[in-house]
Amino acid sequence: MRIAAWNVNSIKVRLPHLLDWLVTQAPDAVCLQETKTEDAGFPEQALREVGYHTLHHGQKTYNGVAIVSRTEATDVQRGIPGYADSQSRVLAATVAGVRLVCVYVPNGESVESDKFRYKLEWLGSLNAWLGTELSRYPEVAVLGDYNIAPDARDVHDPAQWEGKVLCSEAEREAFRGLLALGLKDGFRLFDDGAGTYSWWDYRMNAFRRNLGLRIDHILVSTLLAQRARACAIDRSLRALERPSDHAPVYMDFTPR
DNA sequence: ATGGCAGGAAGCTCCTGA
Repeated sequence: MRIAAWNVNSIKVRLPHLLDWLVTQAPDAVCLQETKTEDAGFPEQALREVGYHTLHHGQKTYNGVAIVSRTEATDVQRGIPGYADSQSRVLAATVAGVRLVCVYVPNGESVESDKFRYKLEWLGSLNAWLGTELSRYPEVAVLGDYNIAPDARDVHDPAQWEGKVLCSEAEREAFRGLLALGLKDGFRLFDDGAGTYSWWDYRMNAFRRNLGLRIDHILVSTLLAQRARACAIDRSLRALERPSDHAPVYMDFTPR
């Protein structure tokens, strides 16, 4: 089984890349972030034609999350229960016995901003809800754009980024709070090195110079971690024409 | 201190992203 998370930065623009990737990589499920469209504009038909079911929780212009899966998803949840949020950032569903929680964590803008306070409050609500999800489902994967680089290994220039949004201590503490629920950082199950990133700024030739951050993650419950076989980031999509600024992170599991 | 790149919506520019 293969699952993946990818911030597409507009599903309309990135649809050709997504379709190619689905055909060549044949993942069982992909969680998308920043679809930037209302549900009516989501390319459900094109995805069906390559063999995938879709779930979408979208909105106009900003945010928007989707789950694209080989088999039909069940027990669908849009948003964090009990947390009133006008922004479409969470979509959860069960696919092939695994509880998938697709997340698009707020960016935060800067540590002094109201958006940063919203980010931390949002992460607190996510943490509380994931506690109940983990008690309900043995195999859980929380995957998406976390907008947090967990530690210095995940940052091309830790000194330059120190204390800044995406790298601040408050955000990293919130990330460790998710791990404290019993979730494991899938990538770190297989690689403890520095310099592997999932996002590169469009500007300053950042991708070619590998000036990136690892901010897209797949967190897995203890039981699901026992089946984990690999976790990697597919940089090839970032090198295409008109790329998303994020690359997909994917994870493979042995069958039950 | 600022812009640099990209997408969307709208409009000949601005907001947001990370």
